[in-house]
Amino acid sequence: MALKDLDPLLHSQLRLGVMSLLMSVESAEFTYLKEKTNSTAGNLSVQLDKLSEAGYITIEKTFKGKKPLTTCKITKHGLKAFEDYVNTLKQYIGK
Amino acid sequence: MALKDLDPLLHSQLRLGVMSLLMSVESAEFTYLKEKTNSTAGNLSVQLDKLSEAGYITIEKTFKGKKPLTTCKITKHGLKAFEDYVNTLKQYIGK
DNA sequence: TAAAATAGTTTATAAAATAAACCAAATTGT
DNA sequence: ACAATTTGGTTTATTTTATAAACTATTTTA
Repeated sequence: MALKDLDPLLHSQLRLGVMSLLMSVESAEFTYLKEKTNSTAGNLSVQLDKLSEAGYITIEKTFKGKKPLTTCKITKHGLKAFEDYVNTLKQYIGK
Repeated sequence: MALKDLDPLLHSQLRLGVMSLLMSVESAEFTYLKEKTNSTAGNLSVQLDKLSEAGYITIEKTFKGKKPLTTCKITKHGLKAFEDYVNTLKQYIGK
């Protein structure tokens, strides 16, 4: 039996990191995700859009005073995808 | 504390698959790896070279009769890298 | 003996990640 | 007061990576 494919949307360090962080919080701000993932704003922006387009997260853009505030949450679909990814990954890393 | 970086050489479905397979056998033939990873010969050839250049595996090219026979083994260094990768990954996937 | 299969390698292309350049508003320094 | 820097991003360009396509050499099969 051959190895199963890993969801390519999740098999990316930055996107996986974002999803991982969103798993354990109600919601997270752009700046928080940027710090925790050690990413550049540009890269993070692009990857968040991809996760959003896949329906794995929702992105809400508001303002804190007059500064933009971007808030992200994982969706039910995203949660399922994350869990499936982790299960598939176990085939690769054992246990 | 930010998320740690994942070894980019291992964070690739095909290369991770190869390493995973090599973890559990003494050695493996090109054709076996090709089947188990569901990859094309071209892609596999390229990725094996990368693993070899990093010192994660050794590649021995001999002949079975007059057909080429490529045999791969994981190295000590590769084993260590794999284990480190798995440990880092736990930061991402929990547990 | 021509056609197809095996076991690959090399090279070209597509897709992805990353970085660089940019924008608008707010804050800091002089 | 006003230039310079910082904050919070987006958009676009570049680099890197993965994948696919084309090719080579030998061998087997029809």
